[in-house]
Amino acid sequence: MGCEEEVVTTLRKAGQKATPQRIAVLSALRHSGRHMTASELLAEAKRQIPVLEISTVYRTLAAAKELRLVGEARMGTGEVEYEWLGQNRHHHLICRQCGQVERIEDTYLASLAIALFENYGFRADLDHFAIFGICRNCQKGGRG
Amino acid sequence: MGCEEEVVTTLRKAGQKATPQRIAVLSALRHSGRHMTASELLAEAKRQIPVLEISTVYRTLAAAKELRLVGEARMGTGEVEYEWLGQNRHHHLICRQCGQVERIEDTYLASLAIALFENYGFRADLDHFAIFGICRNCQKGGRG
DNA sequence: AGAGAAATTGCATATAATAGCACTTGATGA
DNA sequence: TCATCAAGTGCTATTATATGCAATTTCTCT
Repeated sequence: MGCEEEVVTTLRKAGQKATPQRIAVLSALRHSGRHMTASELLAEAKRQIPVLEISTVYRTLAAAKELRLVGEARMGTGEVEYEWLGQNRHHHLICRQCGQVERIEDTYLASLAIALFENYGFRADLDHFAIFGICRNCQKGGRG
Repeated sequence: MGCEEEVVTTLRKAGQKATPQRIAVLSALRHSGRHMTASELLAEAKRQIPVLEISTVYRTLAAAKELRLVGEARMGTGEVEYEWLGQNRHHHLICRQCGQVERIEDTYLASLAIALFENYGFRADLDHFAIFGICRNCQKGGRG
């Protein structure tokens, strides 16, 4: 599958066990190339591992998060969304009035990271930020 | 009490009902001047309203959040922490290795907000950010 | 002060996420 | 290839948070 190979290698290199459960969950996430919730991942990975438990999904994600393979995005829906942390970091502007979601590239946050490092010596992760506020349209039109 | 007066006024002005429950919860939070969890607020506010329910606390906080009276801080403990949004916004740097928490002032995030407004016309809230990463000490000493 | 509409509460319950524990499995090295 | 052991899994229980609904309360208008 190719996608799986990389997941296995990455896990092993990081000193984690590459169990079928983890492989299924993480390659599902990596393969999708988008945000997915824990229950979406459960459903998807169950196609390969029917006995898979939601608690295993959460533990897999927690472990992968520690290894910085995956990141979380809290988009204001009930559930946390997870994403594979490839090269192209991005963030989201979420309008709390109309709900519109706009994707922004890493530049803005990257310069924040630089400032924090210069001033505090702190290496910030800044994997994904969900930034809430009011979008251009809703500022103009009011209730547009 | 003074603290209560302001909470009542603020609620009414925003078109919300000032119930004893809400007053107790919100003035507890405002009065404390720090982050508090929902269950801490329940315990505190129960001193005035013994029958108070945790669900009412959550709903009160959700309503006040919409009005931008309070903000949330996810500090990486199990529970969300709430804070009264006065003038002095601040943020936190949290070391994911040693757990150290450092408070930073709003400046860094404020300039991010400016950039987002100039480039996207987006008015970002940026009430509180919990920024995870590795602190200066842990970078040097390794396992300091 | 009192009536009525609309919001809020309490209670019960649902959902999301985490944790304990005994059993199983993957990685390691002989 | 097989034994060993730590790590991971399934299952269950628990915690954190959210929601439906009937009864109650606040606010507004008179």
